[in-house]
Amino acid sequence: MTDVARLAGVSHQTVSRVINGSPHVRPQTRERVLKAMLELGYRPNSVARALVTGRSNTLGVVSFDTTLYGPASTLFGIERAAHEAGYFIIVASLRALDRSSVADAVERLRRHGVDGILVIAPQVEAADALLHAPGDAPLVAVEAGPDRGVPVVAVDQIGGAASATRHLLDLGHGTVWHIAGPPDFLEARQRLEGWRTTLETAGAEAPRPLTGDWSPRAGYDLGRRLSRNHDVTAVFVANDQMALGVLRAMHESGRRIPDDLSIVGFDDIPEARYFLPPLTTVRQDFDELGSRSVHLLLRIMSDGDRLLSSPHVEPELIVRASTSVMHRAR
Amino acid sequence: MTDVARLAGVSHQTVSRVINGSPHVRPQTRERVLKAMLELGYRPNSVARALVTGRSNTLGVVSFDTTLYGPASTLFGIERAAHEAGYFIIVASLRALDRSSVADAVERLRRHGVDGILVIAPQVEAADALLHAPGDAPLVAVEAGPDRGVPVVAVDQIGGAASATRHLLDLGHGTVWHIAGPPDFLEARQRLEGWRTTLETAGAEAPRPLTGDWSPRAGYDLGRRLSRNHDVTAVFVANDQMALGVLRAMHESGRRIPDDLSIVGFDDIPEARYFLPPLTTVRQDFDELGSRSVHLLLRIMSDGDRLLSSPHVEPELIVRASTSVMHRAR
DNA sequence: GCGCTAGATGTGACCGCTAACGTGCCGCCG
DNA sequence: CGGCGGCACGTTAGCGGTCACATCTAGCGC
Repeated sequence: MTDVARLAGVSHQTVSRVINGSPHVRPQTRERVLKAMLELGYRPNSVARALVTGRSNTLGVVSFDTTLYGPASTLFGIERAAHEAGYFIIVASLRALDRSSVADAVERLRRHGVDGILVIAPQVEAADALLHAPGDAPLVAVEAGPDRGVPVVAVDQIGGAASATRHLLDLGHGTVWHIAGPPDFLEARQRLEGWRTTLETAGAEAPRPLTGDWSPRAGYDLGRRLSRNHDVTAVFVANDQMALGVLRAMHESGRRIPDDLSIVGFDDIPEARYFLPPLTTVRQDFDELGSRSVHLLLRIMSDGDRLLSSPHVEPELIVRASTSVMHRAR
Repeated sequence: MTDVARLAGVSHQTVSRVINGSPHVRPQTRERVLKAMLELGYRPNSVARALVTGRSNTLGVVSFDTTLYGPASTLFGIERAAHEAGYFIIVASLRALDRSSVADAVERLRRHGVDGILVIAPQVEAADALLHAPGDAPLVAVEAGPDRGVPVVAVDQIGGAASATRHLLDLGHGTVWHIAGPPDFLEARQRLEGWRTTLETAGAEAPRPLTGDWSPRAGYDLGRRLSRNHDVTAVFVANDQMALGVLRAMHESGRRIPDDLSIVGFDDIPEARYFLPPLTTVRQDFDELGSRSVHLLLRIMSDGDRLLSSPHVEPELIVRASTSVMHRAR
């Protein structure tokens, strides 16, 4: 910067003004400075700037180390929104899920000088850990979080599960079975809850839910179990990958979908539409989720208000060919 | 830091020494400093440290804005490896693909003070852009890159495509059809090349390849076209998502897999194993890819050697139920 | 012609840390 | 017993910017 100033015959401060677009620089001076910068191949050093301003234009994202479709897509959505707002994203992923590793990741990001932090914390424990995180950085929980104390941006899982369940009931099925996700995932719990209360409201009996780990493999194993029970005519599966496993299990058992059995998934992964048969599922708009979280965080950063929150992102039921009216002759 | 020094009754430099684990501090002094740090809730400011040392412990990743399985998984692999090496990852994703936007992303990362840069650049154009990128930061191309001038870590696409094709030939198919990825993807080109040369070597005639855009939808559309041609008994599809579309198209046309038609995909996405039928495919080890790129980058950073390279990561053919010996009575 | 004001530019200080060197002390050796 | 080297610690000077303020110039009204 000093070199540029010297070459342009001005002070370093004027160079700084040019960089920051200050209006108090004569066009002619600005030109000279710009030319000098170009000539010397000068690049402003944002580390130095961050040191003095205290702002780094960087947002930290704590993410559970996973390639699950949801968190991965959310991360991309966040990146996109942050980019548009002129922010960089710096990622700290978690190996373990205990309280201290979440706190540790938050701490590392803070030290690194991020202006705000987004935590993709689908697990209950991770969400709780946020309450004990080092306190003085703006922070938003994405996808799930503790009930209060931390602003949360999330998809309405209960509503999504309810619409899936209701869809199946509306098709004439007496009741709906459920393959849930792992109970340490808040989303899994909420989908379970949405399913259960919908059944109860409709006066239908809720069968005992089965529990998987989100993987197609789990869906397959549990699907085989369900396939032996010919009372089962409708299944709401907590995510598309497990639903794929169920599809496969049913196919192997000779149970036709949707003729013998209707299935609904959750997520609407890109493949879902091409499953055999195409899967009815609940779409989550992860892009919107990421975008809202970033904007909420930015608002908190500028307002200083720690307790803002954002309305739920509404999921959408996508009806395809894996569900149909119940017409087994029984 | 000054406060800590004062409270501990030492100079700020001694505090610095404690932080950096210098051996030239008496245990007793160290204790006092540590206690003072704790008491004041002191956190070292890594921005200030980065400013003076010129190293930020941060690696930049330029990534094409996509949720394609490959790039996304690679990103996670990179994050994991970087984390283990004590580095943070900062992501700059690309919207457009022209030369200048790649250069721009690299530039932005440099300004931000990253110590080195990884570019996930599967597209030919992006790869070429690297040659014109601002030159003085250690940089590694991941997944694909220009032939030379930039160190590259990649999977052996040609070898993978060859083993897929050979597998089909070995099963007795006279020739193998190919659904390729978009030609601006280097991987797509290489898989095409591996397929073609394998056929040529075997003396089989190469049918005209079809071209899709990686999506299940494209696979479906092209699959329908192929389904009308009853000469087709074996298809090598350039990725699993398109293969899924093909599977579906064949199913609709009543062509049984693998009895009438064998299909091989590429990637081994988690779902592939649960397709109907389970998909024979070529697995890429993205974790290994990410890890190797990070280590290569770190080596370049410490050695100063710009032209190191890394051997190909070898893909692995996973044989499942979508391929079988040709046994059409024709 | 003079004083005043606003705009353009320059001058330190400082952000929080580390590198390089300086200083006092002790123990060891010849 | 003097000198020398190593250890523990302190002092000073930046890293590359921005902020707050001082200074200088030109334009304006009277």
